[in-house]
Amino acid sequence: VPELPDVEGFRRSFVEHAVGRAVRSVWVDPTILRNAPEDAVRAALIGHRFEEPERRGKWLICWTDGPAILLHFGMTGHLVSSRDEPERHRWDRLALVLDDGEELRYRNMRKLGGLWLVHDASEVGGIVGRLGPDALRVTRSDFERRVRRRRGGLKAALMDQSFVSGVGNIFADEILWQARLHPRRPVPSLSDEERRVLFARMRSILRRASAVDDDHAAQPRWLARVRGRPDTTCPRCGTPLRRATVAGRTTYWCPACQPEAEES
DNA sequence: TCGCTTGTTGATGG
DNA sequence: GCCATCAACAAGCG
Repeated sequence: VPELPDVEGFRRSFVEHAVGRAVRSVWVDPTILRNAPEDAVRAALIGHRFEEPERRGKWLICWTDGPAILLHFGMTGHLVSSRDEPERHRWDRLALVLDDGEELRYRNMRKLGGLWLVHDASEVGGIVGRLGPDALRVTRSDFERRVRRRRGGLKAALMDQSFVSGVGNIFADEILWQARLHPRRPVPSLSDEERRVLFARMRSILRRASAVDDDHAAQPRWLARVRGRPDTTCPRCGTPLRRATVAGRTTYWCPACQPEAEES
């Protein structure tokens, strides 16, 4: 699930269920703790009240009036409230019992990602690493400046969190398909117009997919709706989609809409 | 049993 | 040095 729009949804869920609430108790699977032992996490959180959380790319930073926890959702993580699901699940890795009697849980089937504890804002950078500007907040001028400086393939650039943060495999394919750009296009080969379209598509796709209750896998004219199906075809022109590994990930594109290089 | 999977990092090789 | 690929992490599914 988790790319930028999904984590944005988790942020909203955290606001709804946890902000303003104090932590009464903590249950945690120690195997998802990445920088502090179980006792330290429990001791740091209990009694503290959650404040407005912050999303940076695919990271969720959950501030309290004391320390913060940083959540990364890997490929299979999400948040679950006890209001929606009274019982804990075997894949729940963290349960925050709040002072309203409800629980907010971090669920992650595979344990990629995890939980980090920080005591103040100065520690965050050392954990999230060198993140580029958030893909939903980056300005057109900053984005285009970065694209002009970038080498290598287009899809690799979009998925590089230090280039822009928040785009993963599914949305990289969606952005490139809607922008009609081949995933292997060398970034330096893009024209001014192509850079402009790339930015516009990235922003509109992420904004739409971040809207409340959006199911991007159900958007009628999106690649996301048809990717993964056998013998799948382009939603725009009906051409059979290509599938190959690009930048290390399974990639879908339309050979008609996204030619390898510009006609010259 | 093998291959595959929406993420990230570090090693490797051209 | 740059860039692309691959293994590893982990767990489930077909």
